[in-house]
Amino acid sequence: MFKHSIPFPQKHCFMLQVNFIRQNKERVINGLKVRNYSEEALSVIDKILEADDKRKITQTELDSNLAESNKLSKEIGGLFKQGKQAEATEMKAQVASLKIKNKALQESLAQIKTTLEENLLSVPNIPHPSVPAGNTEDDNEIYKAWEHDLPVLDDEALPHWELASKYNIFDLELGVKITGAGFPLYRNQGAKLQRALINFFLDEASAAGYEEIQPPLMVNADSARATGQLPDKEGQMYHITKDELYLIPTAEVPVTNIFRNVILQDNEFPIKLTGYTPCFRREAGSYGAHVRGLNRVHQFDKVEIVQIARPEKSYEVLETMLKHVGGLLDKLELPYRILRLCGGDLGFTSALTFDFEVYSAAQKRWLEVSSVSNFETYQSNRLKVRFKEDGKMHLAHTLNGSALALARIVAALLENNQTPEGIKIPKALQPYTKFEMIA
RNA sequence: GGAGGAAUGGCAGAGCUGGUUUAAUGCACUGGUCUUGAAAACCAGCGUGGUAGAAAUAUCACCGGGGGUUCGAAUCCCUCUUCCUCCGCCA
Repeated sequence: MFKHSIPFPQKHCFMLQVNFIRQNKERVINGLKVRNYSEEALSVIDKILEADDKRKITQTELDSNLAESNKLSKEIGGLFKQGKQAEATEMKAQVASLKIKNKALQESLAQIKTTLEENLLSVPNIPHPSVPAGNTEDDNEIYKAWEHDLPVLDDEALPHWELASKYNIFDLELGVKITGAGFPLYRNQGAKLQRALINFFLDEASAAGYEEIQPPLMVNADSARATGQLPDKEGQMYHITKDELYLIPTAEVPVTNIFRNVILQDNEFPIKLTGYTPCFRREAGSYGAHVRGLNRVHQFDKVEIVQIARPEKSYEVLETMLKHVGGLLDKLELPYRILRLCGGDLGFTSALTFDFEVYSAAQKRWLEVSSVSNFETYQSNRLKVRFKEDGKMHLAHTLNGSALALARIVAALLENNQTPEGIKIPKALQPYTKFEMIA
């Protein structure tokens, strides 16, 4: 199988980004400060610029040497044809000495590039100007609050994990037996509810013009790096070392990688894709009451929407994605709010992220069910998703969002809709579940 | 899993007895001439990235990936990956 790991990104892959850093140094540094970078950590920027300077100098010297030896080699060929053996032999010696120099130059160039790439991979995306400063989720800004009353349940109301056993709709103990903690097993009406939600979300995405994709559930390291999961989230993914593959933490990874190394034609925009996949996350270090039940699991189902857009359109696109996700929650009749993530909570690859949280009435908590982000050119620089305009190459913008993540939606639906007679299914979902009540 | 064959620019396809090839040629594409318009024909252009330069331009790297032989590699050698054919196994 795949024992190799092609060095990624490919040769010279980062140059655009270095140039960006060079031309926008202040902006980059300010951006990293929004992400709470210390002065010491900021030194990576200077390291990058220094390494790039060295790279240019070395490259120039190597190129001129190579030009020289190419020229001499051609002349040697000519001399051989004319039968001038002695002169040819003499020139060979010249080329040989150049070659020794070139070898050294090539080695140091390779080393410089490796350092440069490592440093570049460690730099996250620059936050959008609207991203608020802050360290934790408490500093996120409420972008759109829930404007109605929150549902209030009576005192006998049960959290979803107790509803699970009451109605026999999912079973965490069985998951533990079969696999381990965090792998729920859905059954009966619970399993049907899962299937109904997936189909509902996919149909809604199709109706909104997204092409449906069913991608692989494992990806290679190149793909994981291109969308930014590696090296940043190495420990969060399940890694199959024998075959050097990773279980996907989100459909974003395989779906966005469809466009790795693709040059788009103008008429291909906008690209809108959707896909349902299970998502696998190790969630190392998360234990305790707040991760009870379906609140945080290692395997959950999610329908993802992905768009690739022209740069000047990408924030418009982001808005339409927010509307799409909001529309889904409206149809499911769930109370929700939208947060604009602060610098400290913003994902490594994202420029701007909005989180959707639904209110889970029995737990009396907000649960994150969707994250909608614009990555601007951060992913496309790694992916090499480009388009040509006026004879020049430009990086496209990539965006994605959950529409939606199931486990927590299920938690909120079960809790909020519980009645003495059973759990009511929202109208929009009834054609999919083919039942109106879990009882 | 075993045996054989293959991998060249958007596509097709030459080169593969190592040296004016800066990768032929065709198709597609773009611009132009012609035409009332279109087609055809003709002319020209037509990969990605790096470096130097204000630019014109020059130069370097890339013929699946990596390494090697050589003054010189698409061409020879090693290795990995993928695809095709055949055998085996299999939902």
